[in-house]
Amino acid sequence: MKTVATRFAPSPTGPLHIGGVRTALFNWLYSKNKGGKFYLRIEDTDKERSKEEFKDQIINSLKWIGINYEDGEYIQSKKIDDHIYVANELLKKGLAYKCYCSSDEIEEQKKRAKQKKIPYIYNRKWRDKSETDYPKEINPVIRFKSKIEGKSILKDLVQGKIEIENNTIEDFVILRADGSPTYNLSASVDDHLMGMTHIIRGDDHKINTFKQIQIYEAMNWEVPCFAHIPLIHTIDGKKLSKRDNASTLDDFSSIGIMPNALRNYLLRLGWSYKDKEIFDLNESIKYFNLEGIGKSPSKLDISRIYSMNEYYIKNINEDDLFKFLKTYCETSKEKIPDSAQKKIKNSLHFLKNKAKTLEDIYKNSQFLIDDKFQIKKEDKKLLDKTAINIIKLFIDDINKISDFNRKTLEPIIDNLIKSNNTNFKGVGQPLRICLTGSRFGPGIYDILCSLGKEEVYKRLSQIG
RNA sequence: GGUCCCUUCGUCUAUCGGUUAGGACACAUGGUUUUCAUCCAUGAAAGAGGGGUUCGAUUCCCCUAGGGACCGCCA
Repeated sequence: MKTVATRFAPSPTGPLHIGGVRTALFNWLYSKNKGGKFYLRIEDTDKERSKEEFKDQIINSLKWIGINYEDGEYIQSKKIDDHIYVANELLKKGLAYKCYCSSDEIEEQKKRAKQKKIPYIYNRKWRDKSETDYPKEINPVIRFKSKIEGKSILKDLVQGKIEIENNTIEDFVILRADGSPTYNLSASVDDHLMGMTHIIRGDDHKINTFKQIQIYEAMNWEVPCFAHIPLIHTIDGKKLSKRDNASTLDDFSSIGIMPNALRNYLLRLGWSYKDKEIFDLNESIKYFNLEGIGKSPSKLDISRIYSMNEYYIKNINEDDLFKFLKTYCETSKEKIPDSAQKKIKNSLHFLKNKAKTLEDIYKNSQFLIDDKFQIKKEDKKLLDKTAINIIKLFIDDINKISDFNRKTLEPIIDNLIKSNNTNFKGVGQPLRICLTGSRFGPGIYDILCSLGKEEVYKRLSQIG
């Protein structure tokens, strides 16, 4: 058995969206599961639309979510000579031919087909012409001689058998009038040269596969296995596209979604293994297979992304969580000051219980960093005379204790509740407001203990 | 319009001819609680429709309907 080799081959003509990332993930997981290799190929042969920034964005996205690839990026535009060479080989073998139709002529035919409501297919006008007929003044395109008769069968690893009449596949262009190769040529040549064994891609490529297989066969190359995965749809059931609002990984990371959570979500979108929902990295490699991929498109559901993220926040170890938080703050908020790092890390055990996202942790941890908060008007109203009095009594009480922890604080607060004839809220609410600037947030004891005696004293003394 | 593909709770899905059709998210209700949450319990919620095959179909086949993808000298 050959070593499994897969690739992800995006074109840098727009930002990579979450659907593309899932395709990359499936390829990566498949190769890892088989002990194989995974490559990244940048398909940048469209010079006009390819942008360096998109290439960088693709690379960074894969890096962020933890998909690594062999040997750096394979840049397709650097291999154009190989593609042209193959085109000429096909020409020599008589398996491709020069077509002298002008673009206008082709456009005209398409238009007419549309008017008559009949399917357009190139009429193979130059397929069997001899060289003596060639006009001198036009640069020809090279077309592949597609099979005209019979059927082709694709044994797709996800979709099963797909049958198609050969005459529905036209003589497609492999070399443009300017001599540059087109997608179907470049992709097959590269996949062959890179030794790809399995091509896993969106099912929008199904028809291309029938074209590409013909190129393989014409060149006597071994045909790889194909697996066409259903596309991800938007909530209104349309294919995720580079234009209109298709979410990128940046969109998710900037609201505090963690890469491992998104990876898990993406894995389970259109793939399943029994009833299992949570897959850590090793498990996802261990269990991933092509059989588990469903045949129907699936819709992106943001609430599941949140809940997956929440699960990871609550269940990964706090060292890792803190690393994610640190990175998140640096890239999307502001760097956590050195002086606050330890405090926040030590507070994660309660901060994480209130968080769905890293942003939630960030927000709820602000009181640890910043004591110059503004108390909201409606909160200030709650700080009436009795409340202020309770706070003063509390200050006196904590000055009497040397150890400052839950055990020593509980009796103090209990006493205050009794002596002021109030309930926990009557004491807790004013304290929380004065210490954090908000009615909402962590538990009172968590706030007190994480700030420490001195800071609590300092903040409370300013009130009144 | 042509070709190809798809169809189980709102969403992601389990089931590989026999199940009270299961789980997760979301939702609703109740409980715990120290605000906001968490957590726990409970509930509502699905086989597109019609034919076959079969002792028995969500599962296999056909038709219909609905949805999607592709139909570039883009990738």
